[in-house]
Amino acid sequence: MRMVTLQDLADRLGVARSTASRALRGDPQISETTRSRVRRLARSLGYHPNAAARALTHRAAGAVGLVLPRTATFVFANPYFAELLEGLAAVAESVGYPLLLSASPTPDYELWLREARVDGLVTLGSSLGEADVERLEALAALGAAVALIGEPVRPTSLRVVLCDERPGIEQACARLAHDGHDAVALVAGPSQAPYARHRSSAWRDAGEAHRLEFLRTIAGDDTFDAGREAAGALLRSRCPASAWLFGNDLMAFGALQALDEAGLRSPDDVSVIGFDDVMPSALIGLSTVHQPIRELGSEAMTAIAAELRRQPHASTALVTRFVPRRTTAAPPRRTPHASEGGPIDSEREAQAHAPPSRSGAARRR
Amino acid sequence: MRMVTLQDLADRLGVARSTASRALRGDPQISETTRSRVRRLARSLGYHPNAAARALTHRAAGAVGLVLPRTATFVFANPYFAELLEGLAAVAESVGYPLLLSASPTPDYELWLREARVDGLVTLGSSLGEADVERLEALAALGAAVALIGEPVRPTSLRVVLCDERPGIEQACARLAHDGHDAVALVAGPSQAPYARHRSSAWRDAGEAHRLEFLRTIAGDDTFDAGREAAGALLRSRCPASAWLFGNDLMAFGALQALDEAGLRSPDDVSVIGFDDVMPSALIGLSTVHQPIRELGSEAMTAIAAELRRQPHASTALVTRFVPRRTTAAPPRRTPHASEGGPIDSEREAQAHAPPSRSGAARRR
DNA sequence: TTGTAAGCGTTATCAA
DNA sequence: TTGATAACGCTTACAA
Repeated sequence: MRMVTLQDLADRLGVARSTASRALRGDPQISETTRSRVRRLARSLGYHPNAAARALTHRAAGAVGLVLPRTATFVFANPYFAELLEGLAAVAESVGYPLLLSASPTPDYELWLREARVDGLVTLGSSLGEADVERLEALAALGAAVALIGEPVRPTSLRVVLCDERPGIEQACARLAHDGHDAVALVAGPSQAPYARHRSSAWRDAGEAHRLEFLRTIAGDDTFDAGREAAGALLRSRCPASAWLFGNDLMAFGALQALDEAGLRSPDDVSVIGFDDVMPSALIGLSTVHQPIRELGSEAMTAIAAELRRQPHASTALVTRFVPRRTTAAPPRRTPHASEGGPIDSEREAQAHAPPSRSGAARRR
Repeated sequence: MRMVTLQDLADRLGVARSTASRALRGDPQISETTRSRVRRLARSLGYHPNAAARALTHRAAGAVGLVLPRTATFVFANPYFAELLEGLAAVAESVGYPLLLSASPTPDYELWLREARVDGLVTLGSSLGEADVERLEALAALGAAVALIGEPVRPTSLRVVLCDERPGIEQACARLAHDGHDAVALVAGPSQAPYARHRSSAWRDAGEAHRLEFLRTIAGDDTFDAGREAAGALLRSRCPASAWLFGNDLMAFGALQALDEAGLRSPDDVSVIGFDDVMPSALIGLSTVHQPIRELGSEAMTAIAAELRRQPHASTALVTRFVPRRTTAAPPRRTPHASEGGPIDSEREAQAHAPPSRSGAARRR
């Protein structure tokens, strides 16, 4: 696929290609006449400088990579990533760095950097192993601009973009306590993942500060199905928690589905609180801790662009906040015969396996 | 950011860089000893061939661009794009072509191709003007691999990936008719856009074949808000349609929201049918016409990869199908005093502006 | 004001 | 089996 080259322009005009090059980039030493001649021809021929050639001479690719260490399916099934991408892509566009996208559960974080395909890299801190961090630090020392979204396993000199999860979690717990809840269950993210552990301890700390008892903690893998299963387990074990807290919205969605399938609903039977506040949460009215996901993305990209251009960059502080919607309310009143089993009495429990016949039924198909 | 080069390897081993190059790529004319020496060193130094240099000699960038002619915000607020990306990214990953992503309402479709930043391009056929199509055809003639998702304004020699919308629409209309509906409203996409016109006429053709009367057609811009506003207009005008058909799911979501705000619900008051079947639709139980969005993406990318590798490629046929969920049912029975105004009687209408007090109220916060 | 030439890192041709 | 050398298209001293 041969495109128009500088040499082509030069030949047609009878000038040297260096002259053509200078003319196009507005070198003041070029006469007005040749400048306009070159520019006119370039335009009419649809000339654009070859990116590879420029990369070679400039020793810079002029592009930034985004490595999402998950399968494409996982990534795009989770609106979290879509919103992250939104922040990233918008800034990438405005600063003129094409964004290279990779989604693979076994990514080679360094490859694009080593091939000089990109000058900078954005990835998720939480997915990096010790060795990954170390190798990326080495590349950063060589001049690569690396930004991590979320903290990695260990402290690092790499730029880390994160958001304070505690305020929103604190607000959520305060609200639950105020509404009269005193016993909750936590459906957390993968227990090996530091980010999930941080988030869980944030829930615990805030909850305990508000005298919420954690009756049960279940580790999920952040997927819809994990949430549905965790909810199923809670229902089956008749866990008397009056509120369920989640490590992310997607799992909360799964739990709502499980409730629905069991003929129950939130907040009538249990209050449900998610984390992230992805778009569908607003649609279905999930109460959740809002995380400024887009901003995480735009902050990361802005930081990278600034670093590549050797411009100063002041990072902005990002915080979460609780967004109460319709899945939180005061805990269900415990009628005498139901109090032992918590919010789920035996009659309702039976519905989980039989065709639903009560309130839930009206809402299903 | 200087990386390890072939010359570095050659120097350290006292061989010519052409030898090193051949050794790395497994040229059979290289002795086993030098081959392994070079390879070992390359590995230990973390050598990877410079992508720009390769692109220059191969006259191929080894990357594919995805141009989404919308703002990043629009793109990622619409799960349709997330799913399209899922299909594209998965194949891009597996065939080893990095994907460059652009989201801009005023894209330069040709730029990346002219800069030789990518060898192929995927974009939305429906957003291209006549001139765009023409210019892309010219580039394709020069060897660029271009695939359009959805049909452009006019017939083209470019590869077009699409899916037959009629079967699903036909099934949906059949179902409505079977359930006893006879009057519907259509909330279509932008009336200038050919794809939206095609879809609308598909709805009309199928609807009329099933004796559904189209009482009203409203053009929206495919956003959540457009759907909400269209629904508001239908409610205000007391359009007696017993089912609303939409150009996409996002608008249907907006309509459900509007219904909810008015203290009404689907399907009790109106049946609602979307188009696309994006992920949240399953979550909220929207009846919709399923479009294999991921497959549209993977088909496009597969076709491009095949073309770039000069391999044969048989395109697969994609079709839609109707997915009935909980927003479709038989039309509401018309009680004598309500029959004139259709499904919305005046008492309910009043609720749209006053705090809801009936069934709707119980479902909101 | 413009032209010449070297170099960016790789591959491929032609000798040796 | 290996080594020089010439591209690929662009930028940038250095000359003219």
